[in-house]
Amino acid sequence: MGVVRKTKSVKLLLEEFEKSSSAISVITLIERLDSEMNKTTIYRALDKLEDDGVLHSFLGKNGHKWYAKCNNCSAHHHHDVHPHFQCVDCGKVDCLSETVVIPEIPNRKVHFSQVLLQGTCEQCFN
Amino acid sequence: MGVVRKTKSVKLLLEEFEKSSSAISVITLIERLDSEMNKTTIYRALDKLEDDGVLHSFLGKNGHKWYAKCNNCSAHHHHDVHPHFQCVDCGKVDCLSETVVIPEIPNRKVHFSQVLLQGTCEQCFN
DNA sequence: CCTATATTTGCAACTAAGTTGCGTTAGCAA
DNA sequence: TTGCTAACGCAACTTAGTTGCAAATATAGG
Ligand SMILES: [Zn+2]
Ligand SMILES: [Zn+2]
Ligand SMILES: [Zn+2]
Ligand SMILES: [Zn+2]
Repeated sequence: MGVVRKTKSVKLLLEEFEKSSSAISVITLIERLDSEMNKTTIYRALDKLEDDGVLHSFLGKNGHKWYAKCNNCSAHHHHDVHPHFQCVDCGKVDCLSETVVIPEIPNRKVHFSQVLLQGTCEQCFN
Repeated sequence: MGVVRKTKSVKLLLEEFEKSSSAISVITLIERLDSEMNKTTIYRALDKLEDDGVLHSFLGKNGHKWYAKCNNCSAHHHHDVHPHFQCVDCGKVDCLSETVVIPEIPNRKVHFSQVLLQGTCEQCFN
């Protein structure tokens, strides 16, 4: 169904994603926007923004949910499948443009793939 | 520190993994062994078995923890990194022997990769 | 601008995976 | 058999995410 109203909550959430291109965890959004809106609102708005192809979600290293801006997705068709990189040092997560090739798996049909890389980012390299 | 005693709990857990080669979620283990042992015991024993290189763990599609037998791992050195396949139909999860090649990522050092494939397994294909 | 209506929100209560602290039990080696 | 210590059970806790409902608000139509 997606977002049908441009509410204050939706605007504030999208502003957060405009500030930087990195992904943001739901936990972080709840912390940052604590005084602006309820966590239930955050969960529901993110859900709808994903439906609309504005954001996409994935799970970070603890199984917690993260969101990031989509590049070329439309509603109900997230064709922007790419790996994500989480820095084990600073915790930052980014979408990668590199392609990970999934081999053919005998006797199985692969519909989705989810690749999370963990390591050290440029800032934390020293 | 790993397992140092062969307790009844450890034996019962390992029996579950001998029954089939598929991975088992912690949730399933807690259900199955409910009358045999406490869930805290299950969490702690699995943790130690992973330390010892007997089992390895990963996160399924909901971010819930799964365990499977290791093939060639030793304590503190899980070199058996491979993709996992979860059937979206029956929920079963298997370790795959296929190799997923992770490309070089500029400005980042990848230490660990985690690949979860979702799709339809052989049994659910019809 | 005003009103009707459906969407969105806040709140409080809930669910469920995983963790912690502590007193008791039980492997195992001497 | 005994003693030490790892492992266990239990209950209470933590926390990410969900649900139901009444109140608020965006938006279209008049
Ligand atoms: Zn970093
Ligand atoms: Zn992404
Ligand atoms: Zn299946
Ligand atoms: Zn595996």
